[in-house]
Amino acid sequence: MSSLVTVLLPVERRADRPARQQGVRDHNLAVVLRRIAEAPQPVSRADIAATTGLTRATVSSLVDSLVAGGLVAELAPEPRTGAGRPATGLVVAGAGAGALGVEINIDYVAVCLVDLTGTVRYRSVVIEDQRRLTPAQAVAGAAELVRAALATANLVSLPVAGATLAVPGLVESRTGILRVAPNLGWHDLDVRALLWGQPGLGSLPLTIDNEANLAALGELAAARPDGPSSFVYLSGEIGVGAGIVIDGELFRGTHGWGGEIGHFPVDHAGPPCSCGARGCLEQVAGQEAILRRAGLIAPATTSMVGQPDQGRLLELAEAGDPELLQALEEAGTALGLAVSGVLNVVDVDTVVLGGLYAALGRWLVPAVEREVAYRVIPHAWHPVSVRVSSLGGDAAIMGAAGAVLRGVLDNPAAHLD
Amino acid sequence: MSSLVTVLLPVERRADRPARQQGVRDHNLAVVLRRIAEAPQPVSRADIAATTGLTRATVSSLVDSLVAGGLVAELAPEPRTGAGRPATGLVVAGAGAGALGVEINIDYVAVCLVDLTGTVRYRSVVIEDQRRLTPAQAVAGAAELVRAALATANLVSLPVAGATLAVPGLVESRTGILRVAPNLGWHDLDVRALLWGQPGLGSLPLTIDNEANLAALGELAAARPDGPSSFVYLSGEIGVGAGIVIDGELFRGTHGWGGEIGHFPVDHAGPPCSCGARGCLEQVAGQEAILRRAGLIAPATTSMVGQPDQGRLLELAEAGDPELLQALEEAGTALGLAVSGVLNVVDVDTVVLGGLYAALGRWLVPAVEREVAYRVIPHAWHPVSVRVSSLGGDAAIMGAAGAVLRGVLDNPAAHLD
DNA sequence: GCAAATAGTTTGTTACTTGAACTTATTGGC
DNA sequence: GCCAATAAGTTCAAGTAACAAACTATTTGC
Repeated sequence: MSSLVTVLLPVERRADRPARQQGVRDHNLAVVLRRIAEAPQPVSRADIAATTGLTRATVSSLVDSLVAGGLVAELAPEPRTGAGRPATGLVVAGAGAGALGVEINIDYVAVCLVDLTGTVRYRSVVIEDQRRLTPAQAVAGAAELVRAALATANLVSLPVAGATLAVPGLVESRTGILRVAPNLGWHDLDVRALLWGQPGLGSLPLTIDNEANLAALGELAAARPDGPSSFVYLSGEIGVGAGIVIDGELFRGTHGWGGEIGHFPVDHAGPPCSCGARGCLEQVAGQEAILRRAGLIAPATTSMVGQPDQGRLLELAEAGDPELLQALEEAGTALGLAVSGVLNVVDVDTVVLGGLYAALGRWLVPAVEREVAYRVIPHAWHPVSVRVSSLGGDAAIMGAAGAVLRGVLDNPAAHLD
Repeated sequence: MSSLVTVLLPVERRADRPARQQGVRDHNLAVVLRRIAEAPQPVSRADIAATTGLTRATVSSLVDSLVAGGLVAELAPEPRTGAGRPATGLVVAGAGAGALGVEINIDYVAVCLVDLTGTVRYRSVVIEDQRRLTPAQAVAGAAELVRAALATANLVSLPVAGATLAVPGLVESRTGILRVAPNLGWHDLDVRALLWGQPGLGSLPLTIDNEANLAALGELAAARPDGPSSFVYLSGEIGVGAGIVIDGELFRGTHGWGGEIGHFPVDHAGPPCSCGARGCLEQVAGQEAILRRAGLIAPATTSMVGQPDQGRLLELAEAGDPELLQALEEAGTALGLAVSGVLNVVDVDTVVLGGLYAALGRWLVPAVEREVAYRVIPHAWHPVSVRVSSLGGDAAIMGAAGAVLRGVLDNPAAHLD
């Protein structure tokens, strides 16, 4: 029964808890493991000692524990350049731990199994409109995929450290309850408990979080080690969400609902929104809004979401459909306006367009860049860069699995037994 | 030469630095001192042991160090109720350390000396328009006040742990450089170095930060222990700024410029702003904008800022001047719109109106509450409360001094020698 | 073949928390 | 008035983890 908080913040780093001797070692295990994980090349014990400031003796002892626990592997000593005894290379042992990323979204359910090195060992997606199912049915479908992934992990003897579930809605981080997923029509549901209740999943450490947050984490991991460690990830799907990453940490706010950008006011005279206000970003830059403005769906109907629509959108944009290009120009401008407000508040200077926006990046980026350039106050000193996500539709499940793996890397002591 | 970072983050809590034995004790010293500081009543060693989980032996040892270092004082054992040896009460020793809060603002310079218990030992304000002075002159004026405060500290044998300087502009947290203070007309100035260069101040550990950020910290300390630990503090002066506090920590963003709310777009058809956009919050809810809309100053002129204007504003509002009330209504609505955007992004559910807005709270709060109620998405689950700051004009210097004291409380080991 | 260089291990030391026994100081029953 | 009960605080041996320095292992270069 792993609580959300435990995963997010290792015990020994909390300011109000006393420190113990054991905590020192736990912390240093994490320091050493992180060096090994972040290095592009295999590193030696001596390297680690030099870069961390720990003595070689201590590093040796810590590395021994990590090797014994299966989280680190030693490579055969390779011939070195220069004099001296050759170093034994240390790498993260992929087989040491695995994690599941699970996503229940509007029109698909997906699962992936990733090992400690970040290699995807298994991946499975079922395209099906979840709005037509009850929550119980949707969760049962997800459980089916999870069991298949667990079976695969079992087959290759990969111990699964846990799973994270991504959902398109507001998840209360203290309780894990999904307060509302407007586009699924779900509210006040303990989806995590529901998934836990499925046969075979009761003992799986399970965390739940918002899809945009996890996609942002996925982007963070994918961009390592050269990518930015602070950025705002814009998740464009039916709804519009943002995940804010600052210094490599997801910014959650007090309840875990940080980055609610969908209802940013972009146009006072704009169309009314379900939230009660007018001209919310979602009404201008959401997928349906773009389709509607481009005359591709009738004003009152709901789009058939998913790949078909996104594909059609792309085709028409490629073909240069003037109405669509105009709609994209307006969407990009609105996005730029909204994200400028966010950047001014959270003081970040990279924007990553994800989901649908990544696919439409070619047409959106210029408008976003233009708005950002004169609206973001710090831009003059720290120019804002606007880029496109490299992960595509897998960002959320990759981030979800990555969040679990990160928990292992941040607190390896908990996984040594 | 205390770096900004050192003050903000104790060494042993950084994730990439190795932990040492010494760090355990340093951390536990902080844990114990915090218990003593946060308790409303004097606590005993046994109390601390029970609440922290440390053993009585350890607590005794730690407390001894703190008493020896002058940070904690023992009270005469008071007659207890019930059997057993009476407890020796422990309290934070006010005389253990003091800190200076310094503020250079548009129309005044202020300094305060606060001891470890939060008691103001000395306070001094000089009202003078700083825009007419060169930066060097303004800093020399501030140095004069600082020397007087240091002399007072010396007189009462209060060791000064450091000072924090509050300025109305963007301070780059890595370097401490004031990038721009629009209303002072200053830019790219190392004000901290300037102040350090003044006679008698060279050895004073000095930090610099934005005025709204520090005012927010002041509000946080003043509201303790029952007040909210997460809120957005709106600083209404000539400019409009915000300080964001989340779980008792100031949110700074990547460069320390978090909370730039003054240029939040509130009205696309609004008046042009110096930043190049139209309808920025500052153009509707800044002090000059309110005065202008109420017909109290001519459209093109600059107001004579400061107490005189704020007093006049209050008088007229009390008198029910219809034009002013209309301007305040519009300002409150704009504020509510802007702060709603901020709340949605940073997920906080308390707003504190400070500075001029605190004085005008009676007329602004209803409009802000109205906007927030339907624009903030989490409002339905976690209702947003809008309150008024209790600190008035001293918020920034109190927060500035408090930031230094907090550094002592968070890392007492550094102050024991 | 031997010195220099670099990697990794061994061993005794030091710093800190722990746990249990011990001392101190008070209340309350007899 | 005495003594058991109770609670606060101290002392001290034990355990754990990092450290420093000496030591072993393995290579290059002359």
